[in-house]
Amino acid sequence: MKNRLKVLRAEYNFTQADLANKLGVSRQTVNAIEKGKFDPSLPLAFKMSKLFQLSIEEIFQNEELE
Amino acid sequence: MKNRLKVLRAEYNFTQADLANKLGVSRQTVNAIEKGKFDPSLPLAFKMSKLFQLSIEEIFQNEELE
DNA sequence: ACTAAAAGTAAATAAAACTTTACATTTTAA
DNA sequence: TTAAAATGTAAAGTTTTATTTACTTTTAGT
Repeated sequence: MKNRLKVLRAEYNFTQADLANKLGVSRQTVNAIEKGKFDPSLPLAFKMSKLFQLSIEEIFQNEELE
Repeated sequence: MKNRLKVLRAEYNFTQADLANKLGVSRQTVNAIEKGKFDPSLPLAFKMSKLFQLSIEEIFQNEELE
């Protein structure tokens, strides 16, 4: 699963720690998701979606399904 | 997290077992998600999205975030 | 009403997401 | 150029998602 978190953080001038705070998760969780180590839970994806005002599909792309 | 899986299954005339097969998960997993026992992983949500040709937001609603 | 298919549920287990602590490396700015 | 901030990473532990097996209840068709 690919994601645009790094770019979105840059646009909003958020550090990983900033984003983690706003999402209510740890900095390491944000880092791991950003680096593709694992995928966020659906609720966390929804939080990101709301924060950046983008659809989940605009933030995450599942390359497995074409 | 609410979802429209039961209705979508009805529209497509899928049993829980049918849907489970198409998604590559167990029937009990489909049942549990449908009954709101837990949320699907993000990759599983994407599979559902593709199968029903609906956005994740059209299938799942996070009532926690208004 | 009977039967079979579908749906609901539960317990035990496995796998994945996430936390915490901690330290190393890279980037930025004074 | 060096100090601080930001990022990367790792291990151990917790929580949540998903599986398997198995049994009960509900629904639909005859």
